[in-house]
Amino acid sequence: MSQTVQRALRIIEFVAERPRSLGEVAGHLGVHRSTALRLLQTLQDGGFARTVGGRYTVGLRLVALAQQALDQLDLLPVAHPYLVRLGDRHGHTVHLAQLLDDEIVYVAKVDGRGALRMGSRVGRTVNPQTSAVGKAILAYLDDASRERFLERITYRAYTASSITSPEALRAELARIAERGWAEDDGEFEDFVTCVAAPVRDARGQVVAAVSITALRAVAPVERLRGCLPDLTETCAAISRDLGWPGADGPRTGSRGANRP
Amino acid sequence: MSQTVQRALRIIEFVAERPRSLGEVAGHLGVHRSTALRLLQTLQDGGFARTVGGRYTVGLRLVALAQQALDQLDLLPVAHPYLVRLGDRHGHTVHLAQLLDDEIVYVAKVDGRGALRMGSRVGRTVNPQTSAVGKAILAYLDDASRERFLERITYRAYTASSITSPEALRAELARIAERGWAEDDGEFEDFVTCVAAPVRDARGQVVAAVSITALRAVAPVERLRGCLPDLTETCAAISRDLGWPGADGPRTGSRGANRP
DNA sequence: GTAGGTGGTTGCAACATATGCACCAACGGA
DNA sequence: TCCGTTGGTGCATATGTTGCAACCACCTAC
Repeated sequence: MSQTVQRALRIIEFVAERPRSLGEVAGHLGVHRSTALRLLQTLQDGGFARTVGGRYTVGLRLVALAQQALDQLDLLPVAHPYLVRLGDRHGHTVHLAQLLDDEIVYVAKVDGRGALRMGSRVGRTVNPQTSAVGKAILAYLDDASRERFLERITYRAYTASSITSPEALRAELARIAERGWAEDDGEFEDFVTCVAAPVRDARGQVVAAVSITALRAVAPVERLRGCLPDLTETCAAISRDLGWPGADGPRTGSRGANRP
Repeated sequence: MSQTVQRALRIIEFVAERPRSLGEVAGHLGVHRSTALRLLQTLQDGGFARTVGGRYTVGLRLVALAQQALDQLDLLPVAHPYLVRLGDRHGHTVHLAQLLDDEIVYVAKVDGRGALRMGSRVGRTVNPQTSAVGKAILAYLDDASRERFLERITYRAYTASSITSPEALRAELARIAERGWAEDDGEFEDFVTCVAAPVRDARGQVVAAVSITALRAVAPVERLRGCLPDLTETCAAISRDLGWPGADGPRTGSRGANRP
């Protein structure tokens, strides 16, 4: 493990919060200003940091590399046109989350027509306790994988609607698997509602989920449920593009077929 | 300058191209496998690298930090709702490029309805010789700044439509400043057409540009010119949101007012 | 106009860390 | 079963990183 590289990465994290002075960076790392300066100079040289008005912030090369990394995900080019059209038809924010390694991560977001932008961010992990996409993926995991996720959940009562015990979440995941879609009815932020459906790969494994999200004031969850036929059909189409034979094809998934 | 940090950043660049084995990374850097491994372990620990099928690729923490960095640009939250609506009205890909430091960089992209995705990438620099957004910004720079850009241009003939001399580019920039909009009529890739207009800050300085891009087969440049009233009005609205008093307000820009 | 404080920066010697070596484990092909 | 390749680790040491002292620029107060 390299201490010097760790320091450099901590600098990137620190300046990503907001632009920082050299002294702030040195203080944050607990090193001499000259040490911080040399690390920052190296990050600048590589495009990972830049200065704006005498303060250090994240460099644009990092941004370009992030886009390059996202472009490498096989799912994204397949799914993206569907997301854009789905968002266009409904006017709400659309998310794609993917199961990567042992995490569920937002990998795409298509903003809705409203001026307000959702706080979700590409690259960030999903909250599997509350988010519709998280639950839509968990519902179809094999038992061992799902239990690993359930173990890591805090079951915090973010809002009055939050699911606050493993038993209750297991029951909800069983319902989701049965009906083929998930929802977040203000479980994390009580003014946000969301519905989601799973995306399958060629082997029928659920590897991602797509959601439609809105402010409750704009679209209560009952109204978002009206999008479900379109949403589940869109997810089926993405799945077919990934090689999935369809709900009546060879069964490899552990749970019931995807039907609204 | 830190050699160790430089190596770590080179690793990130290298694995962003495509997933790489430990041996490939060691070979690329010219170091022992154990050195490469420790650097990779540190990057993984920080979320900047991860392994997929025994190969190293970019980590998702980098992706999240990149989004965080983009979210910090003052312009983006202001402009983004306009871009989404503009794209929605015209159905074509919309880009926002911003003048940052001494570069013009794509900072947002809203995909059009077609299945094909443009090769442009958020975080990458703009080609100021050929791109409509690049020319839309250059046209309004002060003479010294503009000449610095012009000096760095290669004037390569990418297509038959490319501008291939500084004189010809200066003349085109003067026309752009006169009429208030720019276009790319297949100057970089002959099957892509584009129109762009500038965005001003509170002092009337041009700091960004918005473009509408399409495949020539879908929308020849004559058809895209039909979007110009809407595009220039959108850019004026973004500019007013940034504090610009408007074309009839106090004049601080070096060239004529923005009107189609 | 000058002094003092602050922040950015550099040269250099000390030393703490990064490094390569030797070795091990796992895997796949012959 | 054997051999080659690749991923990975412990450790001694070579070297690159580090903090110190000093410098410079800028800003503010007197």
